[in-house]
Amino acid sequence: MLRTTLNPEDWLAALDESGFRVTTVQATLIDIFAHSQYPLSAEQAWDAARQSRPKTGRATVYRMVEKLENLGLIRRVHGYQGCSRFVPTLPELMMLFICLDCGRADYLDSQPLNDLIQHTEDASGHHITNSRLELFGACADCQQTD
Amino acid sequence: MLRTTLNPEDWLAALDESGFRVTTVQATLIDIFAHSQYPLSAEQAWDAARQSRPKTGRATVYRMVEKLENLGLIRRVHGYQGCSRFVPTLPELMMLFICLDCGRADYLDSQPLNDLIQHTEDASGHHITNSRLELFGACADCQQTD
DNA sequence: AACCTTATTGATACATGGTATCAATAGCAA
DNA sequence: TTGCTATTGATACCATGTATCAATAAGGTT
Repeated sequence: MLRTTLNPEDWLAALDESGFRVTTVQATLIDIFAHSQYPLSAEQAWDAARQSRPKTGRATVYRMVEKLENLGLIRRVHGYQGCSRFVPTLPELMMLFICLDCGRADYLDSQPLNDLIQHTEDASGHHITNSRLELFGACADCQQTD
Repeated sequence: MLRTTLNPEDWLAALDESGFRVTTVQATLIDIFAHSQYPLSAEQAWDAARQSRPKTGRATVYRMVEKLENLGLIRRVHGYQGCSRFVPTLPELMMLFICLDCGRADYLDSQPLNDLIQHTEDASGHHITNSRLELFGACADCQQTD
C-alpha cells in the first residue's frame, strides 16, 4: 500500500515558519498525527497525548487540530465514522482512499482528479476552486483475507 | 444551470413503498427539501416546517432527515458550512457542485467520476464501493457578476 | 363509519462534540 | 535573566443531535 511518511520535524518547522511558538504539546500532537495510519479524532488524539503528557488540556488539542488543519498538515475525513477524523496530508498526493475493513488511509495519485476537474470546468462553465474526493472500499490487502 | 426537479409525490410514494406510514410532517418536510435550491440543515428545515405547521417537533425533523437520507432521497453536503446540510438527491446525476457565492447546488454528469473510479481500481488494486466527490467554486452565473 | 393496533409524533431531558473565558504557564527575544 | 505575550489548562458554556415516553394519528379490519 502506497504510503509516504512525513517526518514530524517538518511539521514543527512549518509551525515555526508561520510565526507560531514551538511548544511541547505541539510536538506531542504532531508526533501522534504524523505516525497514525488511521483517521484520528481530536478526542482520540487527546487520549493519546495524555499518555505521554498527562496534563494536556482538551481545548488545547482541539485548538491544535484546527491549527494543523489550517496549515494543511492534516486533513479532515468525511463520511468515515462521522466527519471529525483527521489524517496527515501528504503533499502532491491528494486522492484519499479509506479501507472500510482495516480503516487505513491510502493516498492515490491525483492526476485523474485533476483531469476530471478540468473536464468538468470546461463542460459546466463553473470555476472550481476546491474539491473533495474520498473513496471507500476494501483495500488490496483486505480483499485477499475476505 | 442544469437542474432536474423532483416532485414530492415520488418521495411520498418511496416512503410508502418502504413500508412507512405517510404523515403530514413527512409531506411538509419533503416539500421543503424537494424545493430548496440550497443545502438545508435540519434546524433550518425545522424552522421552515413550523411556518406552515407550528407544532412540528424538533426530534421529528431530525428523524425525518435521517430517514430521507437512508432512503437516498436527500444527500449530506460536507465542507459547506459544516457537514450538516442536505440537498435533494437527483437520480443518475451524482457529482455535486456547490457555488461558494450563491450557495446553489448543481448536479453534474457523473460519467467522469465513474471513469476515474474504474481507473483508480485498476491502478491501486483496491475495491471501491463508495465515493464522495464535491466540487466548490464560482458557478457560471456568479462569475459574470464578479 | 367506528375500532384497534402500533408507527409516528412532540416535549423533555440528556449526551456528545466543540468553543469562549481567563488566570497561569512557558517560549523566545533582548 | 528578565519581560512580553502567545499558548496552555481548567472550567463553564453552547450547539447539535439523541433517548425516552406518553399522546396522537395512520390505516387495516370489521
